Parts: sequence; C-alpha cells; structure tokens
Amino acid sequence: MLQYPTSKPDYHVALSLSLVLLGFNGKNIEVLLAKSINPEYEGQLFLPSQNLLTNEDFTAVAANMFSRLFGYNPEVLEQLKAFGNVSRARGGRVVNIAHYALVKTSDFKAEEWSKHGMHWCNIEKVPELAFDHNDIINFARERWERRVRRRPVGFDMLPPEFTIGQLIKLYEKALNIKIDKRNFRKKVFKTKLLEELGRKADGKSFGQQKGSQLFSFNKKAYDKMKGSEYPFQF
Amino acid sequence: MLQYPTSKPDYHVALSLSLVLLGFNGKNIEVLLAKSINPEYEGQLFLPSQNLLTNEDFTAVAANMFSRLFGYNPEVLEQLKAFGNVSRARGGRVVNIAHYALVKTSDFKAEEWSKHGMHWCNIEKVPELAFDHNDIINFARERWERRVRRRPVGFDMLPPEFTIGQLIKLYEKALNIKIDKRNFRKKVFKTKLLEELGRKADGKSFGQQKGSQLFSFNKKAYDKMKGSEYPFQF
DNA sequence: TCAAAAGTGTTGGGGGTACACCCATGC
DNA sequence: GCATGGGTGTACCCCCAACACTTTTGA
Repeated sequence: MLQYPTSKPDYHVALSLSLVLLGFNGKNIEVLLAKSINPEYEGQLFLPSQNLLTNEDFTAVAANMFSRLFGYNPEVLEQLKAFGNVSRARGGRVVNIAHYALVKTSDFKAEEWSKHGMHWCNIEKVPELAFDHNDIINFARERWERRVRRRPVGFDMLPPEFTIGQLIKLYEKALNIKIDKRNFRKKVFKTKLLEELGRKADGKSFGQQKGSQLFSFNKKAYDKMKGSEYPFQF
Repeated sequence: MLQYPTSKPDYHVALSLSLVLLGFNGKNIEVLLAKSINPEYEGQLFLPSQNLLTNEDFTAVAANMFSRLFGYNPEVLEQLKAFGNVSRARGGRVVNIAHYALVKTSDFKAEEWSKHGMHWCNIEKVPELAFDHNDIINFARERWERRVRRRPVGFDMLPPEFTIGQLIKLYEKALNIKIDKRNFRKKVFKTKLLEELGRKADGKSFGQQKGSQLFSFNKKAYDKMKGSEYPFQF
C-alpha cells in the first residue's frame, strides 16, 4: 500500500557513514583511503567510515569525522545518497549514508592519521575496496564533475594561495580536457573571483611554479554571487 | 574511530521510502500526494510512501510503487538522498530513502487511486505534510530545476504528442522565467530532438491549443547524444 | 469583436575559440 | 642549453537576445 504509514516499520537495519574526501595535490585528483588495522579485515582498503548509533545525526557525524581528519569544520559537506541495495555485511543489513567533501590535501593531518593507515590515492588508480566503496567513489566523482562545471571548486581544493597554473591543472584533470591558457585567464579574471596578491610563488608545493603570480579567492565576491547565476561554465 | 568496521553495527533503524512524482498538467508543475485513510493519521497528507522490510531493495521497491501508480516501469527514477537526521517517528528511528521521478500526469491511474486519497497538487501550493515530506519535496524540486537546464525533461513530462506552446510553458514554470517564442524555437529545432508530426492539435488537453503543430520527441536522436554534451542550456 | 496563442526573420553585440612568441626558472 | 611553464592580444565566428506583426481560434 502507498498509504503511509500502514505496515509497521521494521527496526532491524543498521546505518554506517562513509566520507569521500576529494583533494588535489597539484598533479592529480586524490581520494582519502583507510587501510584496516582490524585483524579480521587485515589490509582491506575502505573509505573513512564509521557505524552510526541509532540516534546519531548524519550531518553531525560526517562533520565530526571531517574535523578530526582536518582540524576544522567543513565548509561544504554534502550527502551523496544511501547505498545499500544489496546485503552488505554478514550480521544484517547495513545502509551506508555516503557523504562527500572537497578538501585541501595540505590540511590533512597526515602525521596523526597515517599511522592509522590513512593515505591519499590517485582517483584514477583506486584499487578494489571493501563493500561497495568503489561504487560510492564513482558516484561522488560523477557528482563532482558536474559541480566543477558550475562552481568555483578551487575555493575548496586549492591552498589559500595558488597560481593560475595550478588552477588550470585542476580543471584539466577534473574535466579531462586541454585548456587554453589565454582564454582561461580572460574568462576567470572577468569573474572577479581571484584576488592578485602581488607576490610570486617560491615554487615549492603542490605544483606551484616558482616566479608565477600568486592569487587567492575573493570570498566576498563569491558569497555575493551565491544564489544568483554563476558567471562561468567550463 | 575512522577504521571501518570497528564499532559494531546498531541494528535498530527502520527504512521507509517516499516518491516525489513530478508532472506537468499544461499549466503548473504538480506533485502527487496521498491523504491518509488510516484513522490514526486522519486526513494527513503524505508523499506516496511505504515502509521497507529489512531485506527489500530501494530501487525495486521504488520501481514497484511507480508501476502500481502508472501501469508501467519508470524510465528515470533516481534516489534523492536519505532523510532522517531527526527522530521522525515515535517507535524508533525511521530513515526515509527518498526517490523522485518525472511523469506524465495523464498516465496516472487516477480512477484506481483517487479513492485512496491520491491527488495532484500544484507544487507552488503544497500544504504542510507529515514528517519531513515538505523538505523532501523542496529537495526534489531543487534537483529537478538543475536537471531541467541540462536535459530535455519534456521527454518524461509531456504527453507523447505535444505543442511548442506546452513545451515553452513547461520551461517557463520550471525556471520561473519568460521565454521568447522565436528564440526558443530556433534553439530547440537546432537540436533535432523534436519530430514534426504534420498534424495539428484538436485543442483539448493539458494546455494544447487547437490548430498548433504537434511534435513528438525523437528518442533515437536523444539516445545518440546521451553521454556526450547536451546541445542546449536554458 | 476581443483576447489569447501560433507562427515567422533580422540585426547587433558579446563571448568563445583558435592561435604564436618571448621570458624566467630548474635541471 | 634545454625543457617546462608563465605571461600576453587579436580576429573570427557563432550564439544569444531583442524585437512586431499577422493569423487562427474560442469565448
């Protein structure tokens, strides 16, 4: 029956929650994976995940996981969807409420977490993961590719100071296209989203090239245009 | 811990599933609602929903609900996300795996279902619904508005034969804009997605105007361009 | 007869794309 | 000195937006 509620709820399902954390290291799009230290699953690769207690909030748990990994609260953290069409675990049905966020890989607290088996993995080369975590990553990736076309994802994925070259590489990887430098500059400068810092990169990290101009995102300009139309389209 | 699985799953959650069915009646965007005939909830309005048994598949249940309401299997039926951050019912936690589909209102088996309290409701005028079903509709609507810009949703929401006027009204309602007839025609004819039927409307149903040309969607052309870029943007 | 919708072309401007060379840096 | 990336301007083309009148139909 499509009358709700008629049949009684069947309270025998468990919830888990996984995070797909997408970052950019200057060369490739990376996703954070965990290697199990639980002997029962020795060496198995997973997305960072946890089981939920019956009364735990999705958003709160996801934000908490994020902040333990990065040290601050996420700006954007979205639910992807619920995964769990198949029987996913032995003891009963577990439905995974998958979430994703865009992150700066440089902010990951690697010292603290690498000893727990957490590490970045090129999204092009993700090995077989436990349960349906490969499906979850693929789903996140598709959603992210759509998002890239409509939002300035560099806000979230690039370090606070970055070069145009990094930004171009990010879009090239994301959309799997070749970008014309000159046209890209015209387009992006027209948006007023970039702020020229008047300093030059020293050429160390995350694909920066020494000597090239540094920029930061102008958050005020971005907030002002939120809700209205986005001024570019790749 | 972010090692998965460490803590044990907590098997005390129930699942339900709601459908947001969006249609177009020639004037307005409509959503299908159910009025409870259960005395405990007398007169309460809901989305068409049902509780899931622990071993039931999301997709299978959603498709089955759809086909009972429309008499055939859905072409596009997507999960929105899992709703259930708050305690939603008295007996325990119920997580709603909400889905949505675009439908032809004319295909709804109204004779059969209206006596069960099912009816179309203008999406601009949805009253207060039970649980968080208003949130679910709003979420569906936002997703749909993005979809409208990128896919020819008329395929799913218009009757097999329709007029350009209907198509324009659909887009005007969806995007809340005024559309220029001439420019719209140029744009849409360039896509080759419409097939001219060489017949004229008799002016009865769903906003058709007598005397105007009838068109149908060219499914072959649509399938061929699937996966590649969509040739229009509203 | 009046109101509402169908149908039909042209023009101008803006934005996108294509394209080549010189300079700075690191190896 | 060689390879890699940074930085710069122009020309063309296409697409989009703006815009008005006549005809048909139903009320």
